[in-house]
Amino acid sequence: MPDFINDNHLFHNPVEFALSKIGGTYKMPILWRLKERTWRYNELRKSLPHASDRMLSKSLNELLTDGFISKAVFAEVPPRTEYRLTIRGRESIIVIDTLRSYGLKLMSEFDSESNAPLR
Amino acid sequence: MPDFINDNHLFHNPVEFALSKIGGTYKMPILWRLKERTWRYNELRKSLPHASDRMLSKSLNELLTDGFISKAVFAEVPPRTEYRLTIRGRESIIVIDTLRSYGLKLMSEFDSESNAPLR
DNA sequence: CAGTATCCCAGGAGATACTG
DNA sequence: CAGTATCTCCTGGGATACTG
Repeated sequence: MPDFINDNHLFHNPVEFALSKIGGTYKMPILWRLKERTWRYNELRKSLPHASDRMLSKSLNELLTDGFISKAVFAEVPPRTEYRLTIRGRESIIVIDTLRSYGLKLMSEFDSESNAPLR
Repeated sequence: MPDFINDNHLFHNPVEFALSKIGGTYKMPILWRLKERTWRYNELRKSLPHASDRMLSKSLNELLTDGFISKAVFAEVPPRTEYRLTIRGRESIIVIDTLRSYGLKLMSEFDSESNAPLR
């Protein structure tokens, strides 16, 4: 597996590259929410209460730059912005779904381990 | 999706939990290598030249603690240690494979984008 | 409403040295 | 051979304030 350079950064395997694009705390949660319909900025913010404006904005901008989502700005008062998945974003959903299901399985496993009978 | 507490740490979604267990720079590369057979410590080290002893050892210990791999120590001279996947580790391979294939796809996409014709 | 700008901190990861 | 112990560094992310 040869190394890979993108955007001036060096990656040693495909997983590392994939997670550089859709990893981090908020990108998959955002993509996952956009699965079915467009979302407005404040909707995302309310749905992701742990994300500060800074992190939400940063994550959205990177997903935009990398072509996973697109954004439509409507010149209304008050302003309205809608985010939606691009084709590339839609292609990421199956991967997120796999990780999500696996996470749920691990959660139930680790849950029963920690709740194991005391003897 | 309710929050989840494990090992005194708070997680907000299943993906976050899954990546807390098999994420980071070296865990998936290690699990992936153990897919077919047992590996010795120095084999892993040579195969992962970017991982320092500290990081390799730390990653292996966490994977051991979390039940993804097991270790057999042979009382020989020189000492021999063999790491192998547990059932839980084997179950992670399909997820890693998904992420890996997706990473390869993204790599080829971003590669052709950066090599796009100049007009 | 939909963001950006600053400042700050913790922890993941690197480098190096040492050991049963 | 198979690790652990220290020390340091960097960057992902948090908190807060401000704006078209």
